[in-house]
Amino acid sequence: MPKQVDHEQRRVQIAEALLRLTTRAGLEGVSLRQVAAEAGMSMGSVQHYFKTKDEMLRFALEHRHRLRSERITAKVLAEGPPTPRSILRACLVEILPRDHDSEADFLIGVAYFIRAVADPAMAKAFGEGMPELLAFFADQVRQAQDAGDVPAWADPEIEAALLWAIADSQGSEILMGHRTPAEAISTVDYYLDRLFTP
Amino acid sequence: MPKQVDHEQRRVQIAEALLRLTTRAGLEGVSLRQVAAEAGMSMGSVQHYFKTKDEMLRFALEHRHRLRSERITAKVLAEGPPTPRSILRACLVEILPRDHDSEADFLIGVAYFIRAVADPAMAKAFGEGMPELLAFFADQVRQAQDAGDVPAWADPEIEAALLWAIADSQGSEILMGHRTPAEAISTVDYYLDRLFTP
DNA sequence: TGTTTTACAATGCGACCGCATCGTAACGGC
DNA sequence: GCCGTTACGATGCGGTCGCATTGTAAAACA
Repeated sequence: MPKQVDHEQRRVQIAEALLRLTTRAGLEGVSLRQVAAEAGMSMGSVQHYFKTKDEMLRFALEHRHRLRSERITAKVLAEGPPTPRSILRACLVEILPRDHDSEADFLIGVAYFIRAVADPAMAKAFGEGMPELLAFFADQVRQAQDAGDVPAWADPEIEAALLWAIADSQGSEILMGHRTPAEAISTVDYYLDRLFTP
Repeated sequence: MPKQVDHEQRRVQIAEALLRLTTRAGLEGVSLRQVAAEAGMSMGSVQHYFKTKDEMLRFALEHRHRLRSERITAKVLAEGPPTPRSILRACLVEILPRDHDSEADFLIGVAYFIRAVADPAMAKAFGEGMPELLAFFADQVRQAQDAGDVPAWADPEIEAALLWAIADSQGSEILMGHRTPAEAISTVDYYLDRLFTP
């Protein structure tokens, strides 16, 4: 059987086992042995596909980023005729932990954030997608301005940061049990109402 | 020498050693042995004052909360004649990691947040101060409304959540190196400018 | 067919972990 | 002066960690 193994598929399989475990105890609380068990293989096998734990962590991070991007773009495209406002709302809501899956995804983001704080290499990998997302948000705001739906005095870059801030922080509050998803979404809408005033 | 030892002082001493270490590797990366070494005492001594690691963590969390509250109220009171706006701004700026100390404090908050996500008991202790802070923010907004500085249509509770969101999220962005403290503060001012329009 | 490479399993190593235990020295109360 | 309690240091235990090493079977290649 050896030799015809699809390395990428195996790595993805391991990465998803890791991500599943991460939602329970964070990155530091996950061991190679646990990942191997969760993925249904031996520890030697995991070692075969990832030389170090750190390499595995980085691969899983990239994998998650891919999944997340796909999910968000799919959500946006599914929203019928997309307007800047509906696009932004879809993105923000998608980020919030509304159900088990999105909560898991949010937790993974938190776990990697923690890791990134202490590990500069991880910080680089973790922060890579961020400017891109903010630029996308800013662009949507700009388009809305051109259409006259957002006041001209709004600063698209700062607005993008504020929009992200709301989703990010409200997500944490939901995790802490201080807010319900519905409350968080209405907070998002509250802000969008204010931003989108001609 | 025994018997006349000030237990509370010893516990604070240990807690501060723990907090110092926490800024480097997070809560999970800190061991009893390290804490003892950092506090300049033996591990047995630490065990004497805290039966379990978890108890130590919880005490340190409360200690930090006390320090933080004192620091913020001191800052607010030092601001000459306090207006709701200046109070809110002082609070938000105080939360942001602007220098080494405030960065350390922010990191400690993050570390406890992580812990709280996985540990319900810690979540309770961690989240205790939150509603209180939000209520304080909301009250400031309400006062500004009464004075005619904030539009009547603003919702104080949601505004409080938004203000916290900005500080929280911008703080993370600073840690990740995506924003400078100055940029984050100008984002805060941008939002306050918008909120405080008669 | 013989050789090399790949895929995986098993085991071991040294380090570290939280926690329990034990010994001991210094005080306060009788 | 004795005794009980308190403060603390030292050591050890069982467990887990990441990682390295070794063994073995199966396919690819010659």
